[in-house]
Amino acid sequence: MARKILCVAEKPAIARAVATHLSGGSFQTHAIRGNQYVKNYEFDFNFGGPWGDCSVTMTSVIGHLTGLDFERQYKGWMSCPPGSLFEAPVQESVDKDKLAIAENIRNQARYSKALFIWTDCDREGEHIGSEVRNQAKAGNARIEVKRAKFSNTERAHVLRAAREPVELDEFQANAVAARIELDLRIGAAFTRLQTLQLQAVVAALKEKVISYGKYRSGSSKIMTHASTGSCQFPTLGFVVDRYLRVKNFKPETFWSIKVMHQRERKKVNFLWKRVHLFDRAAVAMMLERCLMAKQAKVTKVNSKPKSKWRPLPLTTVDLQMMGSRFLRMDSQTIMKVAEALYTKGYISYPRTETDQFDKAIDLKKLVEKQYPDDSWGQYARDLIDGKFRTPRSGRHNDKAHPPIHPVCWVSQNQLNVNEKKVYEFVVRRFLACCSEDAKGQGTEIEIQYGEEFFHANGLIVLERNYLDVYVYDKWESSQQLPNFEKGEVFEPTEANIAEGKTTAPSFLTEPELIGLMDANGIGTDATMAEHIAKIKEREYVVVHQRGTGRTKVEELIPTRLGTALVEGYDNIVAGLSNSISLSKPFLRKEMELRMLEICAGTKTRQEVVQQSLDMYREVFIHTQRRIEMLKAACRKYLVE
DNA sequence: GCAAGGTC
Repeated sequence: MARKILCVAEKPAIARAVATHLSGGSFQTHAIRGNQYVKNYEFDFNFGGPWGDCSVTMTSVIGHLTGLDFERQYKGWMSCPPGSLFEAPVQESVDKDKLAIAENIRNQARYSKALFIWTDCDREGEHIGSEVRNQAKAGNARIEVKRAKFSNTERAHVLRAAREPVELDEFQANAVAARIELDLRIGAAFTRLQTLQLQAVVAALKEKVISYGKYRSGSSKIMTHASTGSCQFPTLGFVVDRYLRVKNFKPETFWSIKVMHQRERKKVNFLWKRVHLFDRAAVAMMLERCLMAKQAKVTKVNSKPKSKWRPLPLTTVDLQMMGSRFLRMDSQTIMKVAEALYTKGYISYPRTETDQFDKAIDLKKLVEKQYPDDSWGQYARDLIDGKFRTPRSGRHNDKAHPPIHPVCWVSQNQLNVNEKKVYEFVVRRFLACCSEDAKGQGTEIEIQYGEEFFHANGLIVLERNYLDVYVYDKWESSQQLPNFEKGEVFEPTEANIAEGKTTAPSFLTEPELIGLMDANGIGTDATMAEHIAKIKEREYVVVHQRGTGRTKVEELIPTRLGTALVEGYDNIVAGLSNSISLSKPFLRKEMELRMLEICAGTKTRQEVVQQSLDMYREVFIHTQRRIEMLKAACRKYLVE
């Protein structure tokens, strides 16, 4: 009788996709008792090597199986001082709504020789894999455990993953376990402390709109507790920081000298090398000297090739930033759509930090797959006919996933509106990566006029190359400059003094915020968008629209509550010697670095949990001691 | 009633 192998994916859609490929399309589907989404797919497959022909059950979980919580006596908000949550005993248990799924795995494991884990190949996937393994071992202690490594659900890739399994990465699973414990303890301690304390303030202001309710309900119930998630707060901090810079901005007047010369019916504007100065009298005097000199002299005529570089291979953060900018979708929507495209097998795994392609990937083959497309098929053919270039390599590599790229072509009418946009972006970006840089000729003319130097720049785009497919980048020829000879002398047509004002920075936009979060290690590429959604949901920030139509920009503005919380916490920690702030990202970044140490094997899970708790406990005690400052800030902003 | 991370 054939050996039986149990395969478990992270989500039902992947289980189905993998089952389809391994079985060649013929499998039996069985519902499981107690869950309507998870199915067991049964079929035969030859794994090769020591495994050979096997009868396979492919099933899935739905994300994490287990959750961590405090033991019963610590669950009530009044049961203990919030600070004791740093030490209170915690326990892991299978979530209520996952019991049937866990049972299914135990049952299936009982008759299986081996377990193949098919969770997503990232840190969380490794942890989910360990949860699956624990259930399987509970059903069959002797089951052998393997892990399939894959980054997309294209057929050949899946077959190879099945035949070349690796081991589960315990380090990564442990890193996630550490994160889970820290997030629970720190989040619960701060949230309880702050909510219980601020309720007193808010109760005194019951006329105000701050209502208390559930935030996860999705209903129109308005916000709830002020919480101090170690991701939400730094995220809010960025928004408030920018807001205050805008609000406190005082415009300054500056002056500059503008020189214009007309030749060959073309007007050339020369820009001042000093750009501008804040002293009108000084500028006026300099202009006077120019005019006295009458003649300007051409000191430099430079004509040199210029190029505009093709983009780097696509990462998640870049997808979200570019998406917000060009596709007019918020980052959360983009990720949902990208996830759907990945599940259907059209693009590779959309959560990646890697901006360099591995040499082993056959890029040309991927380009060829785009031949059938009406819009960019011809471009793809031109690449293969000689224009193909190896993509640039960025500096990031998460060692888990390739940059986001299309794995096969899909006809537009198989996709909905948003899917079309994101798929098109991924394809165009990929083709652009495999193209030549755009080439042009740049001209720079420098003149000396009196004591001052001025310059004019011109550009002629000669070869558009990647720009032809990557319609999101703009690089246009400027008006052509008339001829100037080095050393020639002429009298400029006009020279004036021009006045301007420094302008305030604009409020933070979502793509900017994502960039800041990424640079500071707030959240994962998968969750940044959710954190932003959450601080909106909790009414720490609101979205304002500036402009209309094509120039429409959505800006993030903190609410009074948001501002109050950040100011309150900033005041609280202002006295701390090393001045760590909850609204600043350092703590979270520190934690992320420690998780990486677990992954590298240089620190244990226990060490990291202890160190991080010590660090946060210090901030907590300090907050408790100076809680009056937080209340004061709330009074200040929430009372008229 | 707390977190952040998976996914339906």
